[in-house]
Amino acid sequence: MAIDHLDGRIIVLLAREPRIGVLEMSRRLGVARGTVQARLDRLQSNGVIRGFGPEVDPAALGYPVTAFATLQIRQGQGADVRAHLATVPEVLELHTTTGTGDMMCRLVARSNADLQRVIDRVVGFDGIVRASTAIVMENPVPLRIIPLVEQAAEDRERTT
Amino acid sequence: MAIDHLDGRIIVLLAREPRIGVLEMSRRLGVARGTVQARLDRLQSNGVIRGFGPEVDPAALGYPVTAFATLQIRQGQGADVRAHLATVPEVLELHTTTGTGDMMCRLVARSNADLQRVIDRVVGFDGIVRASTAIVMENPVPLRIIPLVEQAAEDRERTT
DNA sequence: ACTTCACTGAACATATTGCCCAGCGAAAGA
DNA sequence: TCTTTCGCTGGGCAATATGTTCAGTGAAGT
Repeated sequence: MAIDHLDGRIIVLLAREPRIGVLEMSRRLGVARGTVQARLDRLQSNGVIRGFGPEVDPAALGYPVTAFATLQIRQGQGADVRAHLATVPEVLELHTTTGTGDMMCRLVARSNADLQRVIDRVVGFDGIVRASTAIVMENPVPLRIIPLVEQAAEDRERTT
Repeated sequence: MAIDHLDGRIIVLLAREPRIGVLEMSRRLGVARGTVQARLDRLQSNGVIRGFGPEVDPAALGYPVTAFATLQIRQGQGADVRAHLATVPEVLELHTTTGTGDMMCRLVARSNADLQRVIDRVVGFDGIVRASTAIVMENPVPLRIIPLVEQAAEDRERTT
């Protein structure tokens, strides 16, 4: 569960140069290839590294508009709403949350006008009482994990 | 910019079996290796595929709590707040938005108690007027791209 | 002192990569 | 209609990486 410094360096290296390969990593890190292999296998079976899926940019696919929608759900309709939202391709992720709304989802659309279509489709479902949408203008910090990995690796060092 | 059906199949295949390699892909897709190579190169230089970074699970790193925070910023302090938040490892992403708040960020923490520390650190900065936080309970739809890719590929087919 | 475990460094056969090429067919332009 | 361009095919080549196994070593824990 906890990762040590070498694990951290492996993840960071992998994040910076994803196509790098085990052999080259072992050279860069100054450890034996088998060690990197073993660490990687462990990180993957631990679930720390979920996979190496391609990171696709929705904007480059023609969906440059991103928005976050907060949804209020009619009591007991949660499961149905989930199933409904899972069928909408423009819903990139969905969370159930505490707080003012009951659910929060990330949407993309082809344009601001198209966002209306997407929202209509999202909220055009019986269990959804109300939706409030925030359109993303800028993304100063894109989804990142490296700082957290470094933090986790350092915490581990101090603990050991 | 627009992707065709073969591009879509390449991305989906890559998303399902990330470690697959060009040769095996060409076999699965029934096209020549050079074609897959060329398509992949094009998708990457187009920016459709940003990279193949490892997907790290914060929970497995010891950060099982996720939250979304909506921030209200003092006029003209946007840049400073951005820089501040970029230094906090637990801030996984940050967006500026329209709507009730001015910014929206995704946070992780080691526990609900630890979330308080993270939030204190996030809002402990002059330019931030107010923060409202929604803790994530479930994640019925984890960040996904395949449905959108398929949608984009189909749209392209119909256009052609 | 003994056992366990992770890491090293090496070996091997096999598979994949990056690169080249000539040929082909369809679409686009003259 | 003719010609050029472009993407795809299918093949070959050397270089490299992979998966796997092995024995040896040192450190940590019992």
